[in-house]
Amino acid sequence: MGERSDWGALRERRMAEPGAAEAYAATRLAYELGRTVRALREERGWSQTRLAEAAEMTQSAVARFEAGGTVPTLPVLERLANALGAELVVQLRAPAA
Amino acid sequence: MGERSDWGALRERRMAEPGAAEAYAATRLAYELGRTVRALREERGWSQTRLAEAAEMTQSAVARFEAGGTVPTLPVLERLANALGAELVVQLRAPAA
DNA sequence: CCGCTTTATAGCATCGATGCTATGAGCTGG
DNA sequence: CCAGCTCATAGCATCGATGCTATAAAGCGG
Repeated sequence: MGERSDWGALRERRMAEPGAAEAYAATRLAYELGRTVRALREERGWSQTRLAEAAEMTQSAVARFEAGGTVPTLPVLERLANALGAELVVQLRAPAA
Repeated sequence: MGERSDWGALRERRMAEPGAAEAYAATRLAYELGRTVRALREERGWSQTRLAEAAEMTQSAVARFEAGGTVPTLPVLERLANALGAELVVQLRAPAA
């Protein structure tokens, strides 16, 4: 718990920096998308190699994506979504008036 | 109408090519996102210069984005969404069982 | 007509994702 | 024990988005 609050304090300091909040959000998004793709893949009982074939990329690219270490591009997300029979939703949602 | 069906036929042929469907979808998404950002900006009575300031980019980058000629990256979308007080939603939606 | 604002476009350097190949670790079944 | 599979990581070249500056066209108010 001590580490947790230390990290929280550090993160808040970093977030106060210009652009940090967006950078963090993009990294978190990458991580979540990676997890979602892995979950959908495993639901189908597919290996990374199998998904790579369907999405026209290599197994190592799938592994890298699922690890969430990089922020993916939209075309790659489209290919993965199509391969998994899912739909990629990207939208700017204005706040309710 | 004649041109329309010609274009439709050509598009279907192009779509049959591997990767074309995804590339088209990403390009269409870029175009729609550009339009959405312009609409949100104009709702606020903002100029491109004003939005650029809020999103920490230059006016020409905003113009280029709104034109939809390039597929934007997620960090840029995050910055624009935050600047406009909107929320960026990105998700892989699995088909209903 | 002029100054200002707004928008669009061009050109160029940079950077990070992507594509690829290779490789290693771990696990499993034979 | 070994082959095969799966997954993760590394390294490198390529490519396209991004950042930036500059510039031009259009419109508007004075």
